[in-house]
Amino acid sequence: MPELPEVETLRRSLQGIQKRSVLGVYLSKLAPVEATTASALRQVVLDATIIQLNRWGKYLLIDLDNEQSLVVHLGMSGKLLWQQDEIPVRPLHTHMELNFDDGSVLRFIDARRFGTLSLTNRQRDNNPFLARLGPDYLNGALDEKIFLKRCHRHPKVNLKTLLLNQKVATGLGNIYACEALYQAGLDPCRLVSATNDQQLVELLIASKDRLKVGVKYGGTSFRDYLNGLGHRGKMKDFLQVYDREGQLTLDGRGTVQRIVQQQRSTFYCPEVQK
DNA sequence: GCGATCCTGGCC
DNA sequence: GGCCAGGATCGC
Repeated sequence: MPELPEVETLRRSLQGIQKRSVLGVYLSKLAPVEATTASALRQVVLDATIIQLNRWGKYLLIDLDNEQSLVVHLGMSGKLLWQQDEIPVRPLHTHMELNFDDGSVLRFIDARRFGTLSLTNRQRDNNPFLARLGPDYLNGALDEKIFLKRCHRHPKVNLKTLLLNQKVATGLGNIYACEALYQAGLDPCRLVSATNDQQLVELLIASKDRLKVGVKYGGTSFRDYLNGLGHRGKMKDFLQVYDREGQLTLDGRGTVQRIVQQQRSTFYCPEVQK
């Protein structure tokens, strides 16, 4: 579910857990702990103090005062909710709960369990998920030259598939990939090899722009997404094509069609995207 | 590179 | 009952 803007909004909404110490850790029997064991994860997190929150692509990194970080990926349906007035009933599908020294609780809730919980060291070089990520779209590390070089490694894929490949660059998901392609005026089915460098740079610029606007509006809430304080994002009202099959684009330039690529819906406007 | 697969829930 | 969902991996 959550793409870069949603995870960045989540990160910002959880600033209040900084300096809090973890007095209790609950992990459900089905907690999606990966690349380590539940007991090892519990041992690292218990009694640690939160230093700060970081983000890489769609991964949230909760830095601890013991040189380790808890790495949270929300998958399709995951939520992190920081509850300062503790709700007595543990919600269904709560897979992790951190109890802080001020009585507040951070809960990881994920019905589908496509999300993951893992650990990384300070250098961020021993986590298999982070190891697979390309440069983040918004942290300043991705310039035109680097983007072009990485695109040209995949000449035979279409542009939508390219954008969803987190190894090329990380942060775009289904919504913002569709929106970036619309803004760049590029057909999602077009192959990288049939796209010139100027067009690819337009795609990079559009991708960064849409992600920034997504952050500005606190992410997109269709069904599940809530930030750490339980609030919805407002970006849905600014989407041009996503989830608008058969309707006009938001700016009225044409009609939106839905096709399927990689078993995912792609929304685009043939009149605008060539 | 492509298709199947992991899961649960909501909606038609 | 069937289809769909802000994701990503693993076979062939």
